[in-house]
Amino acid sequence: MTSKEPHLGPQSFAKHFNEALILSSLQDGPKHGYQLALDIEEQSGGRFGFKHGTLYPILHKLEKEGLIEGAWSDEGQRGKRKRYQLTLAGELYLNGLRKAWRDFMGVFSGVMGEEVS
Amino acid sequence: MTSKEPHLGPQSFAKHFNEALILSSLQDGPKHGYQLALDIEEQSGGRFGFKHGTLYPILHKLEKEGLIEGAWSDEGQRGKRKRYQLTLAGELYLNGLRKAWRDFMGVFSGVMGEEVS
DNA sequence: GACATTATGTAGATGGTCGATATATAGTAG
DNA sequence: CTACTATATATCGACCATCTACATAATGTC
Repeated sequence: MTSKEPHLGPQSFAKHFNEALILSSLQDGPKHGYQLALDIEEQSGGRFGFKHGTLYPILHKLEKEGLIEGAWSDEGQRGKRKRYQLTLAGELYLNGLRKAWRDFMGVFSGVMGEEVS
Repeated sequence: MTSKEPHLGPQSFAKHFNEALILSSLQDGPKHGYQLALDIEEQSGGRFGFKHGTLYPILHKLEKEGLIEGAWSDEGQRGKRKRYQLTLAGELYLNGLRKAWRDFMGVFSGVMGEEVS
């Protein structure tokens, strides 16, 4: 087994939360970091925002782990953009994250005394 | 334009997540810290567990903030238990947390590409 | 007596996020 | 033409919550 199953605890909550947002946004298509942050902020109605100091380290880590793949677009002088796209491993990992989050939210809602419809 | 809503970062959610578990568990009735951790672990099917190094500092902080109230039960020699119970402020705060959590799950599920029924 | 369980507590290490700072280009306001 | 804003990526130190480990103390048990 090569896949690392993300099991969400209180600790990894924030970490996997940001990972999930990024990977999920990349599923719509390859895009560069700056665009990614803008998209997520827009889709969340301004509630989830990425600071640069948070976003880029995560992207580098995800790339190192082989979940995303980055490529510099060399469009003349203007090109200083790195396009990221999901790898196959990244998609599998994202599926695991989605499942973990559904489970997590269900359990948490249960403990909080609210039924999940 | 909408009013300046405190847009909660991932960190504050992780923080409020533990608070919410504790406060919600105390709503079932006053109990001491050790019991609290056991209850939450049981109710979550073993998924959420509190380490003592995490639990007690949070309890102390919640008490200092007036959200819970602790009292040492002086049951002879055996009594080395501190019973905590929700204050009125704590219940109000918990209601706010529940609302914030519902909102959070809705927005997050939306960004993750899953509809909330 | 040694050990496990219940019960609370603190200190140092770890690790992720935030704010600030840096670079570089392009467009616009003055 | 200078200043400022926006786009775009990147790093570093500060902050802070959690984790691991250690410490205390009483009770029950082998």
